[in-house]
Amino acid sequence: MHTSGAHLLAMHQAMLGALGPSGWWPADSAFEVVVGAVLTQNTSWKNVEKALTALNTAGVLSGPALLALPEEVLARHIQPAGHFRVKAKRLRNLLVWLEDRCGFDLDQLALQPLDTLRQDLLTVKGVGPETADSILLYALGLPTLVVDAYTARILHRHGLVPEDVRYGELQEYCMDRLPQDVALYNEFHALVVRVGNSCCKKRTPQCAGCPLEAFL
DNA sequence: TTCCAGTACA
DNA sequence: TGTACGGGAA
Repeated sequence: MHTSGAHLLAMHQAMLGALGPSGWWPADSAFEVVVGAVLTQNTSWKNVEKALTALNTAGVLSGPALLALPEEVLARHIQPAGHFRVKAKRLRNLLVWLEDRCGFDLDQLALQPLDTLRQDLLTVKGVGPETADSILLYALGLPTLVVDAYTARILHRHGLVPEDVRYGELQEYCMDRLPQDVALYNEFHALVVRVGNSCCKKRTPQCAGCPLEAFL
């Protein structure tokens, strides 16, 4: 029986009621979501915004333009996002994949079955499960849930999962207990990140006034 | 000065 | 299983 099923959905509703809709992903286009998904690896969104702005200002925020850049020039543009040399490689890997699979036509990509598309995405060096799911959900609108360090920390502190839970197990835990709904998956992860940043901080949790305080 | 957040590879 | 990759903000 799933008492914790109602629990996780109730947590979602509590976060939504307290914080309001998030309007994620914060990007102007699906392509920008893809770029942002790589840039935000292990990095706060604040720094990613600086990098995206730099790419926009340089007029290279498109697949062909980014692929035409020498890797070191690309790296310099995305420098504010950190890990910029490795991310320049990862971004190029993903751009090559996108060009090959769909010629940068993301709508066409979204026509493929979710499972095979996800497996295919994971073959790209630099695209792990979180980046893949971010692209699938936020750029392509496909029904997969993004989980991350915030999700693990919040659910662990509420006694729902082990501290060192693996990505796949955490994702399965959540998806088993939430309605299969793209809009809900979209909002759930956005709310988790907001709560993780503002209340459920790693070192100094601010439980007083947290939307999830009643669930402790 | 310390803290934070994914992925690949040894 | 541990380490490299790097920045911006507390």
